[in-house]
Amino acid sequence: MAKEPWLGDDEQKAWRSYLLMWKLLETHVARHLQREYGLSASDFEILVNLSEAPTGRMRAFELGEATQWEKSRMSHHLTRMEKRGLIAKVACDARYPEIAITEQGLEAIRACAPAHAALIRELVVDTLGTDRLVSLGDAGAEVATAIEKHRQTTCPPEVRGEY
Amino acid sequence: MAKEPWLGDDEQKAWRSYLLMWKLLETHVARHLQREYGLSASDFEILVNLSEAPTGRMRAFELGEATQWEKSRMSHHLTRMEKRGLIAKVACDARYPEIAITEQGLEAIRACAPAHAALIRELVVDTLGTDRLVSLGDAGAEVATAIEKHRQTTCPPEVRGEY
DNA sequence: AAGTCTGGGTTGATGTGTCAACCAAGGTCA
DNA sequence: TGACCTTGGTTGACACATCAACCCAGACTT
Repeated sequence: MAKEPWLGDDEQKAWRSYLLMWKLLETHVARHLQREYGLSASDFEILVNLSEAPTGRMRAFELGEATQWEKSRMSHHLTRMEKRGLIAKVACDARYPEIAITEQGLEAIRACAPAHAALIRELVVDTLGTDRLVSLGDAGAEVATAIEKHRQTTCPPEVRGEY
Repeated sequence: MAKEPWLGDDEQKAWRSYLLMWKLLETHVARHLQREYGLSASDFEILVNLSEAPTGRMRAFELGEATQWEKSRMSHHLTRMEKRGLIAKVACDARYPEIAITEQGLEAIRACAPAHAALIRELVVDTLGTDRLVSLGDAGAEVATAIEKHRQTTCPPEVRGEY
């Protein structure tokens, strides 16, 4: 089967090696979190944001900005998390509910955060060293900008979901 | 709400910027593929592998090695793809079926591959430049090794799924 | 030849993500 | 006041992923 020269050989190789690494990392970390602490990566993301909020509360909307999830995903996931007692929806604004982390939710992140950070540290930070990690972060920012630009030029109508 | 010093400040910032970028990239590319060509990222991955195989056929098992999916995910997804006519399961070995790409499947990747590659090129390759992309690939390989090692030391019993 | 391993593959239940359609409180303007 | 936008949020249907249990052809044992 013919293989088109989509990218240069080195580029292609680098890109694929990178893709593979990321997939490994994602599933490895997610499994760790799930097996040891019963939290999905999504749960973790929400809990981190809430626990870092000064009041421990945020509007679903703010969470959406922070995580870049679409609103329906957010809604579904928050419903599930509420059912599990990790968060609560409190009606204060007489309009839109605020999302509050519960005692149980707090315990959950407190329990897993150190191990999670240690894992990232071991697998990524220590492997790359701070310097390379920082340039990785810079590269990330540049690519993110490129994506943002591309999104605006190629999706002119507001079809872009609201991420 | 207290914030533990999980990672150094620069490290944390770099890591998060990186995470954000990746999320943007993943969803942006997936949406592009889906909207314009009706293929999910998973479909694409399978089709790429099959189309690059000399015979256009692979065992599900080989696909599993290439993609690092678990076998059940593979099975489910192949069933769905077969239903859509992108691939076919052919029983040749009188034991385990081979997965063959169909004419329709071939057309599908041929149709989307150039645009997909161009998108990656624009967003990543051109943004970073070949040099940085290559070092990204190297970094990826190192991290992948670290993950592999970690998996073996921390999951001694064969609970590791078979990825 | 019967008994049991082993490992590739399937299945079903359940959790998660996406799309599109809908709902409702507030704002805008007649 | 009433017809209309927005806009944050929900819902339902469906695609996808994960886990655990199962199936079964061949290899290994005796």
